[in-house]
Amino acid sequence: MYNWNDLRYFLELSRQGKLLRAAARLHVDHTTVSRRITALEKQLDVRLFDKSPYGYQLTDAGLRLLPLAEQIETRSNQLYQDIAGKDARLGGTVRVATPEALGSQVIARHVAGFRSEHPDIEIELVAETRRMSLSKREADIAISFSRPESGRLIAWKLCDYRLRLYAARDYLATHPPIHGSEDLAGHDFVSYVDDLIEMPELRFFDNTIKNAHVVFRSTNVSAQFNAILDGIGLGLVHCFMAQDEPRLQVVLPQQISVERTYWLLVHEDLRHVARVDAVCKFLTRLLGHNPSLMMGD
Amino acid sequence: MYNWNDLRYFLELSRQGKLLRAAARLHVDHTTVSRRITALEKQLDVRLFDKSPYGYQLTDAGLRLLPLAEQIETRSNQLYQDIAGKDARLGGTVRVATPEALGSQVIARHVAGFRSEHPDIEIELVAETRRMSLSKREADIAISFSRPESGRLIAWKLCDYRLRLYAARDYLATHPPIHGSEDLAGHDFVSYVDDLIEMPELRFFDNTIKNAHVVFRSTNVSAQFNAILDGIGLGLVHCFMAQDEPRLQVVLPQQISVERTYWLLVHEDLRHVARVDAVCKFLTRLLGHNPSLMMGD
DNA sequence: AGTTGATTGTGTATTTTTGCACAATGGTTG
DNA sequence: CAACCATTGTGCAAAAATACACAATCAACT
Repeated sequence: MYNWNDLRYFLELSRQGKLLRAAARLHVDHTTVSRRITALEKQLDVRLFDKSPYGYQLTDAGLRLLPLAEQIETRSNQLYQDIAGKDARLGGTVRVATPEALGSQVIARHVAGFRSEHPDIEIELVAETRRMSLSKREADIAISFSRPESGRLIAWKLCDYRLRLYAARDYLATHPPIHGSEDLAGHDFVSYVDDLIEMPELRFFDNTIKNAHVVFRSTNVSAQFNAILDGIGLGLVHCFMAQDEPRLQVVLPQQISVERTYWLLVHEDLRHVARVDAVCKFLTRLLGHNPSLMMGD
Repeated sequence: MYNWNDLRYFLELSRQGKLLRAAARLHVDHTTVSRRITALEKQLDVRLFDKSPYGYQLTDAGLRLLPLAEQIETRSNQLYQDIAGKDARLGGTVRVATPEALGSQVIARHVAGFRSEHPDIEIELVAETRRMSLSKREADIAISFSRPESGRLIAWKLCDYRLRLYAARDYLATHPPIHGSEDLAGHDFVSYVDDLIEMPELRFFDNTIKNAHVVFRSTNVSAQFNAILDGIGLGLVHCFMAQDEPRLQVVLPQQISVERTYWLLVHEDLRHVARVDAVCKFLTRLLGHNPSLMMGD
């Protein structure tokens, strides 16, 4: 009979793809991971991984094993919480991965309120362009532009939000007036760095404003925002960032509007961990009850 | 974090109640079981067993842990079957526990037909008075007088069956005639050994025939049957044993009739093991499609 | 093409786990 | 009540699993 504990090495290696990464997360030596996997394969009498130069890749048998091992993991986590009364992730921290603008401009401004309610919970906010993986356990909670592909994730809609075209009042005062979309051709724009965008959802600029004359690009939303404030040109900006800034003015609100949706994603194993649940509720309340902030007035 | 494999020691010890028994089934030393349980308790930070002189008894925490660990075990067994293509119980044997009469007189006479269909499956028939425990894995399949109390068992009704009062023609010819229940008082009877009957379901003799004059008792149904055949007296006998025996004759068929039901019980983990499934189907077919045999003509 | 950095694999020392022999306990039976 | 049986617990040697140091490999970049 095989060793049940070896399934943990299997799960971690299937997620990390590399012996060293898996070993680091399991706090063991990489040779141990290698040997446990070998032992498991021998006991089950199947090859679970293809060892290519790119790392360990699940075989067909490994793919069949994965959901079964995950179910065992889910039960085990539940068991550990219920019996030992301990939460699976150590410490009192909850890692939340969000799109950069939302995290840095909205959530970061409300964590103080949350902390006063839950002084024992520490929030790690990962507000980056690169997508965090919940199934690889890089984050506990994620806010995403779309529902999850698959996996053992629970997801619900947080809110709709809107981007509009904004410019500094100074810029508008010193440039030709804009009465319709056709007037945009002669203006300067701020946008993303195309190459660096991992998420196709962010590429709406090109779809919204054709053949724009872009004079400044950045991966960083705050940098774009400050550049627009500085009067370098027009830019598509989240309403929740721009509408309370008196130095900015909306341009062509009737014609130009990008509406999107934020989704909250949480791993099903963590759904009922009190700490994670508290953060989920906080985020749902914060973003779900503020349509004027998210959609603009 | 605790060691998943320790759950196996926990499960086996909870079933066997004794370190030595659990160790024997796990093919390890009893000290290993003891140490693994201690380690598990330390990691989960709860006591799982009370160590009384009578053995290891589950605590409240242990009782809470049990169903969770069992779910993990179920998944693990499924995993082992699906991935390794191996059945949980080694070899090609299926152990069937049945009431003595049914096993020795009916099933034993039809195993040859089953074997010709499934030459690779070996049936171990445990036809004894003492009840086998499926949850302790003493048998793979059981036929019982009642639905299971609880546990991870799947059960369905196999058939109704009947017992009638029989006597040897020789006996009836040499003793006073029996025209009604009141005539039974002067006759001799064959019955069970009261003290040794574990199963209250078998105690129907006393309920059916009051104040019978019992002259021979045995725990063994065949012994009873042969004693009746030998003309020692009257006895309650399963119709499936007696009705094809020309030397026996039914007594008071209108007045005396005990009807009961056989249930098939199988552990849910084994339900979908091909080998076990084949035996379940065989038993269901054999006993379900023979009402004339089981109930008498 | 050479260098760097990350990865996997191999041999060996160390640590941990396990099995065995034996002691201790506690209930049962003649 | 003593002898017996089954059980649990303890110390120590054997076995197994693990970490460590180092070699080999391969992709990426200068």
